[in-house]
Amino acid sequence: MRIETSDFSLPAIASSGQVFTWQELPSGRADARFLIASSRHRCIASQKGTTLTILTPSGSQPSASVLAYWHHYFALDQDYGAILSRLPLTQDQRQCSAGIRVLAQDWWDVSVSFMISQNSNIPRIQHAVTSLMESAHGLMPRPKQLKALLDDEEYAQALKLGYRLPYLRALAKTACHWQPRRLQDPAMPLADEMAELEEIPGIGPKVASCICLYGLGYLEAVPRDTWIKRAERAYTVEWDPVYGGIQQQYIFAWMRETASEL
DNA sequence: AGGCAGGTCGGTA
DNA sequence: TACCGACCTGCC
Repeated sequence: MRIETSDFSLPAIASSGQVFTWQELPSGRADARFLIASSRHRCIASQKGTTLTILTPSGSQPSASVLAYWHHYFALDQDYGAILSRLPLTQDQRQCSAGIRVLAQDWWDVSVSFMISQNSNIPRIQHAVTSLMESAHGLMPRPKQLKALLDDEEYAQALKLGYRLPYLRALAKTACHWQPRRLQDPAMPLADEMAELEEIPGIGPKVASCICLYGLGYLEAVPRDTWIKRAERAYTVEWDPVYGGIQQQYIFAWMRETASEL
């Protein structure tokens, strides 16, 4: 199925650091193709110009309901033209982050990915997430499944999670009988959701805000990593009360691009 | 060889 | 409340 897009770039999103469940597929031409996993769904997405193509993993046409899932996932139900014009961004910042959208990811996928991400680096995070997904048919193992996998000491050690391993075990155990409040109550305030997430060992303010922004649809949540903290020290940043998280994604891309100048 | 990488925790002032 | 060092691991 082909979809006409604007303010949308698959490669830009892939390298934006918000998602670790994409796998780039070899492609003869310039248009990159990705095998994408989210919750229990997978698809193949490719883009040529402004045209986005979504297929099932086997290359067939997706059904209407499956398509609706990915439409929301890719944030195509958001008016980025309007959001972009609302955010206070410089020309430079717009350019560096052109086509980046904040995906509507699965909260569990995000929780596992960013629990692993703490004090680590992107290649290493990517490796660990990929390893986990290879153990579950290309999907992020669900809580019970992850718990079982990590109970295998040999398997767990091979992931090289270091001191994050007990955190991930605790998370899997907790998530067997718990989920974020917003899934039941869309009106749940961000601060309350954050506070509850931060009770889980290994989840601090940074990881909690990533879960809220990327996995729970709180577009006002602003994850503060080293890059954003650097930006806040060097400049005065006013975070948008509604779309601060999207703004953060743009500032993040711009900071990484221009880091050598600071 | 020491420092750092998309943090968090527990201990101090 | 705010700051500090330790922490698994891999790579420069």
